[in-house]
Amino acid sequence: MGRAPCCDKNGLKKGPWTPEEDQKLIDYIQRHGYGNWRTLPKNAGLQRCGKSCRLRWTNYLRPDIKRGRFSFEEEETIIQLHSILGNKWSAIAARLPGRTDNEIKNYWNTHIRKRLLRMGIDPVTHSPRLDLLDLSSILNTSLYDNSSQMNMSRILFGLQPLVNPELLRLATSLLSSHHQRENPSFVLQSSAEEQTQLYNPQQALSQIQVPFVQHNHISDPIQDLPTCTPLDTSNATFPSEAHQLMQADVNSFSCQATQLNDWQSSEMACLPQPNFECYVLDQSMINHNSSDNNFGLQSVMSTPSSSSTPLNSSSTYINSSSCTEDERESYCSNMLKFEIPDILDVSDFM
DNA sequence: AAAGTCTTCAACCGCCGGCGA
DNA sequence: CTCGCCGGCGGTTGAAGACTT
Repeated sequence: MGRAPCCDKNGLKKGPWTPEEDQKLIDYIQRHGYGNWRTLPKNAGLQRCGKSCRLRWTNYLRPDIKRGRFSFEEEETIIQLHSILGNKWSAIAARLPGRTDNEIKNYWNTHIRKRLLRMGIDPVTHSPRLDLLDLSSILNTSLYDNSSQMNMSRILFGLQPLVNPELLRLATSLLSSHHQRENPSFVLQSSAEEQTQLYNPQQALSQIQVPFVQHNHISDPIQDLPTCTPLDTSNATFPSEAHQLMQADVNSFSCQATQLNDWQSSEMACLPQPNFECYVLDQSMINHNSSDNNFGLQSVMSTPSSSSTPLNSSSTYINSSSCTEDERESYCSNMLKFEIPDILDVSDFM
């Protein structure tokens, strides 16, 4: 049974609040507290509807509101909670002290959502938009068409935040070496059934894998980490550099590959599976030099993500206190592991 | 410098559920 | 059980500022 908008009647004021109105509202609430929003504006001498007063108070005037830019940890928490709760802004806000649902909603829509989209991640499902990640046609076109090599380089450059720079560099060099030497061993096969035979730059890019997080499904991220059969390279034609690099990477984690499409079904492909969470990380998090930087897979998987993660690995390094938007975007590929911090009790949403 | 475009975010709108009469 | 009030929520809007051409 719908109701007429409360502000339609009595010619109540709408729009931005003036400092005088703010002060009236603050003074009144400090003296009498808030409660009956219906009668509050009249008692406070405001030409506003109660709803407008409540909104102004809860979203702006409340003394415990934390203003200013969202911290890195807050942003991380928002993404994690959104993956579980969806657009339940009030529930998310309840776990971010000092932040309002409106603020979080705005921040999501103006920052995080766009960033996820740029990364090829569906902000609704938190799963990769594979339609955007099917790079085979782009790569094929690029390999066969010299004029598009510049565009390919731009694409690879744009993937930097997502992919290990070493692998990107490799993909780029492979690309250029093909054009320089016309080495047939690097040629991507255009037909689907041939795509998995040779070293495929797309496989190098297949690490652009972001978590599938099933709503209403929380489980042990380590246990749910898909396993991947170590690559059998005996029949593959690899450049030695690529082989070593990929071998090291593949051996760093395991992934269970089932129900994959043609190119995905190659032994290296580790795409997330639809029925369980897949925590696939930027290669920097699976760094085989993890003993040096204390940031290997295990440490990532076992460290509450809201803690001060040592982000000083070779390819991803964020000073969370003063990072740029781009750095956040870069780190986003890492932090999208959706591990729920211990401090967050989500059991009541299950 | 001016015009056009984009981004941000405070505020509004409509709907819903809880609750009391 | 129904009705009306109220608080709360999520989606949307639009003014203002920032940025680009």
